[in-house]
Amino acid sequence: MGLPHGGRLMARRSDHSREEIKTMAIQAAHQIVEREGLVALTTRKVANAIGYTVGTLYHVFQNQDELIVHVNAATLDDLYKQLSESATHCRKPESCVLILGHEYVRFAYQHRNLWSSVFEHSLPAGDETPEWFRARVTKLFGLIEAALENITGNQRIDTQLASNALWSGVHGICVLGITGKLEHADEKNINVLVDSLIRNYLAGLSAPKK
Amino acid sequence: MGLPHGGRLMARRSDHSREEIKTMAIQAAHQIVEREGLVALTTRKVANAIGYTVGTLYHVFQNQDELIVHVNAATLDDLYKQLSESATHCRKPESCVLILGHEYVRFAYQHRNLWSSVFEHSLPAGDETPEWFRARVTKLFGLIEAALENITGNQRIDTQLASNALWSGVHGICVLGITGKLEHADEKNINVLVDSLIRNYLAGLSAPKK
DNA sequence: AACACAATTAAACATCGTTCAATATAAAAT
DNA sequence: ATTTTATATTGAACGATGTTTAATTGTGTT
Repeated sequence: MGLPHGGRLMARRSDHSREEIKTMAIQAAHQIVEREGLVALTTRKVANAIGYTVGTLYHVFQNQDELIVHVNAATLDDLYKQLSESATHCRKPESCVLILGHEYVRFAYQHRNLWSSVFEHSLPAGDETPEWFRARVTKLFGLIEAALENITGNQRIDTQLASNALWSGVHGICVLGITGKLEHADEKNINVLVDSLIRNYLAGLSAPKK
Repeated sequence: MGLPHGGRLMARRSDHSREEIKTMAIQAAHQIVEREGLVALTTRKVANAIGYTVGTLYHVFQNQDELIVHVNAATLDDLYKQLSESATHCRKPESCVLILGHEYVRFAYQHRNLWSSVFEHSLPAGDETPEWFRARVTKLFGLIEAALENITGNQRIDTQLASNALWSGVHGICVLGITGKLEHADEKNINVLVDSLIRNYLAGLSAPKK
């Protein structure tokens, strides 16, 4: 089966280290998901792309799920990079959060397959999401927290609670938008919804309580 | 050629009509998803549960996706029923929305597998979500719209926009909570987030614009 | 040069969604 | 009644999937 690649006879033992193979597999899987979506990701396709057979994949990963989690973690890294760079040129907290929101929508629509993969995939019952993955999520929420910390309300607010609520909300809009559960869900209209959510939520935070 | 049309049934085996088989299959699939999750749903399992073979399923449904969409539609019907009954004993708009939010969380946690199925599943690229399915989603958003219509702000608000934004937000909190992407995501903490989102968003809507 | 050990493969397994020729059976025609 | 017609249903097959495993192949060590 495993066709030789690049004129090589066979992949020999010391061609690549364990770590190299791991990296290659993740990158190959990343490309496949990006181009064809998570449903199109198969172990054989990944193995073929890096010039090995499935057995080698299972020698490096426990199973397909572990590979997917790594792909998704890489996507979260890309997302963090794009978001953190976007919010450097803003002054008012509201502007920062709005920029972050729009940039999040932009990423979701631009890398639809990769972004969807992060939330489509879930580990089999019993397996817990590894902490290094959740750390990435926390780091992302941290961006919002940072932007919210300078909010000038007339009372202290719990920034972690607020960033969780607000950002989950923005995420929810993207989810329903991209999966076609909302009507007229193009990027422009989605941004209108995100705007509404952020503006009013922040206004509510700053408003005097009843 | 004596082409029969009208009320004539042609059930060969006369055990069940086409429609009966359809209903039986949907109910069986519903049970499987409820108990074991969408990943555990197989055509053979469904066929076996209703005493037929897979071939018959494909004689009644175009493919597995079509069956799943029907299961999910039934779930949306259940959800609508639970939500619409819950919001009958409230006066102030905010109370109604809060009740709807909490009830939504309750349904998601109580029927985790069914609820997840609605959003995990997506049709293959090219297939569009049938309009009778989207109608169910619209109907659900209608519940929020109705509750928002009595909001007393100092300026008119676009209730459809607001209900889309707010409810997508509540949904997003549930998604991240149930899929374990948030820390300490038990039902109680999720409700705190939902509370924060709804209260502040509504406060923002009613607040005077700067 | 021979050995031991890890990496890698090829093949197999069970299961999946889906298709299709063959069969069974009810209704219509004779 | 008997034959004809049409279709509901089956059962087996197909290709693809994730995963496992016995057998090899290559490398480092003695």
